Amino acid sequence: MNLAPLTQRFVLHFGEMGSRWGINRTVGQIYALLYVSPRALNADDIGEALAFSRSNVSMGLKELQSWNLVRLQHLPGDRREYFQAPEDVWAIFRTLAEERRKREIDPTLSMLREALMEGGVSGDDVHAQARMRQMHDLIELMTGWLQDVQKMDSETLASLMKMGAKVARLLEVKDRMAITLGLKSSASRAAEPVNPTNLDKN
Amino acid sequence: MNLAPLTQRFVLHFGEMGSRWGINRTVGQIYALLYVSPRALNADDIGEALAFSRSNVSMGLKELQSWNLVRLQHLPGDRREYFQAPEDVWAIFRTLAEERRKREIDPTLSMLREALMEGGVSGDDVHAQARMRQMHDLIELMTGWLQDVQKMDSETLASLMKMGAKVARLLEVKDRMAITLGLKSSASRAAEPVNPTNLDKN
DNA sequence: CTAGAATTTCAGTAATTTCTGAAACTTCAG
DNA sequence: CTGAAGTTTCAGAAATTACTGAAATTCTAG
Repeated sequence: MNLAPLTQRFVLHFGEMGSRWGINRTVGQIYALLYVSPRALNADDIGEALAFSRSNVSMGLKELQSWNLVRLQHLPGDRREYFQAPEDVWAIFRTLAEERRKREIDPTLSMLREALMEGGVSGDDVHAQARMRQMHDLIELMTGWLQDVQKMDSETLASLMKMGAKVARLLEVKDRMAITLGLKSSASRAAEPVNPTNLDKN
Repeated sequence: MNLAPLTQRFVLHFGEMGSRWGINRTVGQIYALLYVSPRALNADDIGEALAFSRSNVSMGLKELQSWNLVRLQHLPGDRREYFQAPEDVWAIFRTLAEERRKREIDPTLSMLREALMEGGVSGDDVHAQARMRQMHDLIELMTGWLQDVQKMDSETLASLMKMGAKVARLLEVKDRMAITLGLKSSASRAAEPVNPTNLDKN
């Protein structure tokens, strides 16, 4: 491995973290390398840079493709395939969130849905089913929200995140307006009266 | 393993999913069992219910304790320790998010911070460092937001999630008010004028 | 204190996952 | 077509992780 110092640290770190993220060292290092690389790389470039066997690189790239985390490119006059990570970090995180949901949450949601359909439940399963409903409802709420949020453009999302807990105050304002205008209230309780001119404090 | 049918399906599913969630089968099954159990269980109960060795149960419980995912209980006149999952699913997810952040994100954030401090960078590292800054800024924004949001009570959080993408409209309203009142605008652009009386449509 | 119940540790084994080199397959220029 | 470059597959080796039973340790009622 003969990489620029910062790049090397970054690549090794991603290799180490891989196990905590549910990917293996190879895949982690390959992605880290592609992410910081100023140009698309082919499988041999990657294998040489990281000292992996050619077949290991192939499997790693296949894995990354199944995650939709790499773009495939062809250079004119070169038959080899070139890989690169998307430019936009937000796009990368969106993809990551989407794929993790598919792999780590959706199967559980299906299982829970089936379990909740089950009738004629008895004994300890009565309580168990109630617990499953709690989990099901929470997961459904979260994944629904996630899908909504993923449709928003990065700018808007960034604004919302910068607001952090302050969005809760907007929610209260919304309730006040709805009440003032005689509209139906949202599910939230307007905890304390809010001075609209104060929204930007903190 | 002699469990009620629904419970058994739930437990086995959590065992299978464990690998995708970065925990092992044992830990997944133990937690599933505790989650649906109507009462606290001791290590022998668990070992018997899931057909695991006593020591395996001990290790699994230790792991769960390190995640703050189980509560310890003592029954009067019984020296054994009894374990249970928290009642509140929201609390469980909060803990989960917190712990995953600590394990899966914070180390990377530190590494990135250090890499960005590095001066006199040259060659391919110039681009690499710029890429690391992009990643760092996004992660910092997300973790900051997450910590903010984790402080909110479950009710408020649920309301916000139910609104989904509609919070973006509140953001626009906020901008309009800020403009109307001559206050400084938020980072968001007010995309299109919004009729406040329309907030509850959809 | 002490006896024995409860729990944890740990070394060895089992199971799983990762990685490699060789062979098979695919693609395309000539 | 042909053959060589490029890529993938796959069986087995290497490395890692999970699990067990036995021994050690901790805890507490008496």
